[in-house]
This record gives sequence, structure tokens and C-alpha cells, in this order.
Amino acid sequence: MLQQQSALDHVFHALSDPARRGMLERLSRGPASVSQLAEPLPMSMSAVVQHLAVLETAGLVKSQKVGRVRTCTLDTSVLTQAEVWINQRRTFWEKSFDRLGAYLAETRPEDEA
Amino acid sequence: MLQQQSALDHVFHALSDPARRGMLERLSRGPASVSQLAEPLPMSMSAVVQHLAVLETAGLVKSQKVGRVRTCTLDTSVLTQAEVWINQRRTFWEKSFDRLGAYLAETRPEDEA
DNA sequence: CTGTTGCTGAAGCATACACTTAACTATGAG
DNA sequence: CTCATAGTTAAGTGTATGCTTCAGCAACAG
Repeated sequence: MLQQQSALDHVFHALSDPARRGMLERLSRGPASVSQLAEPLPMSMSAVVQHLAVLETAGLVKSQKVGRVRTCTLDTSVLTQAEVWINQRRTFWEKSFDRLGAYLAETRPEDEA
Repeated sequence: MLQQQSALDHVFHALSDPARRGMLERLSRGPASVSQLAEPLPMSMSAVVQHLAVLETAGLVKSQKVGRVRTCTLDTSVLTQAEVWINQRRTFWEKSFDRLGAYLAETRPEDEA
């Protein structure tokens, strides 16, 4: 649980940058080289590599180098963890709303089963 | 990064801090005052208020002050936007993965040295 | 009234972040 | 071999972040 939390730190931080989300969007359409990821971005190659390191540290992207080309692919498992966390907050919130409704219904003079 | 910051920038950045996620977890169980949010956190009240400002800027939390007590509630709509973005990346990736599988099955190269 | 609670705001500070440029390695083509 | 391509790494810079302390202020109890 505690490790999951720190994992979520990295994942959400990685997702908070538009350049990195752009790279993920590109990768969601299929694998790409570092140059291909850098091409649409208004920044140096070096900056892209640093963003890539953030994405890899978060576990969102895997890559392997063949020759001088590093090919990157999306890893959706960590993405799923983030999605689950968000979904659970939503669910808990909705349940607490239901409980509030139930509480309001219970406190009425007549009880209901 | 000199461009306008999108809503997702703020949301994911807000979610990247464990203290802020803790506050959201608390709020997912129901509304709470600033003091109640601060109570389990190992930091000053001032720091909590600053985290709260981040959450409100992201649109994740709404609050209203009655007397001297500010009561905070979760707003799940922005949370849903973030969930949708993640889900779309996952979906796109799965589609492109299918296409990759089809491509590999079709071309079948005979190299590898 | 006084004192306490609940919160707010400003200033300060150390660290982290998002870049840049420039020097570098390693692969592949001619 | 030379040269270009693809990527890596280091150092530097300006800004943002996360926290602190302190000072203050409105609400409410006694």
C-alpha cells in the first residue's frame, strides 16, 4: 500500500506535464523512437530524453535500444493503477452520498427496512 | 511550458502529492473542515491550507465558509475528466496493439542477427 | 470585555523541476 | 577511414513547489 502510494506520486507527476502527456498520446497509437517522440515537441532532444526518464521511472513507458534507435512503448498497467485510484475515490464519494441519503431516511420518525 | 496550462495539468499535479491524495481520500468519505483535513497530516495548518488551494484550483474540491469553519467537499467531475483521459490512452493502446499483432503476423520478417 | 478556536496571508528558505547548451558515445552509410 | 544520425550525459539557470514561522482576523464561549 505504501509502495503503491509512492508509485502513484510518480505516475500522477508524470501525467501532470503536457509534453509528457503528448508523448503518451503518441505512444498510445503505437511504439515510437525518441526522435519520433521529440519531433512534434517544441523543445530540445535533451529535454525529451529527460521527460522520457520521468515516464520510465513512473513505469508508464518501457523502451529497448536496437542499434542506435531506442524504441519506446506504453505500459498500461501503471496507468490502470492510477485509473483505479481515481475510480475508488469516485465510488467512495458516491457511497457516502448514499449513506447520507440513508441517514436522512433513517432519522425520519418511521423506520424503513 | 509557456503555453496555457490545461485543466489536466492542474488535476494530475494536484493528485501527485500524497498529502493531497490523503485529503481527497478523507473527502471521498464525506465533507470535512480544514482542521479535520489537517488532523492526520504531519504538517502545519498553513501547509494544509496551501494544499487545499492547489486542490481547489484544480477543481477537485469545493468549499464554503460558515462562521469560522470552512467545510470542504469533493467535486468528482474533474476527477472523471482525468479518468477519461487515462482510459482513452489505454483504449488507443489496445487498438494499436491489435494492429501491431496483425502487422507482425502479416509481414513475418526472417532476419535477426 | 477577554481568551480561544479556526482559519488566512506574507515572508523566507531549501529543494525540485523544466528547460538550455555543449560535449560526448555509438551505430551505420559511403 | 569520414561523416551523419540517434541518443546520452553534465552543467547551468530561472522558476515552481512544499514547507516553515509569525502575525493577524473573524467568530464564538465565558
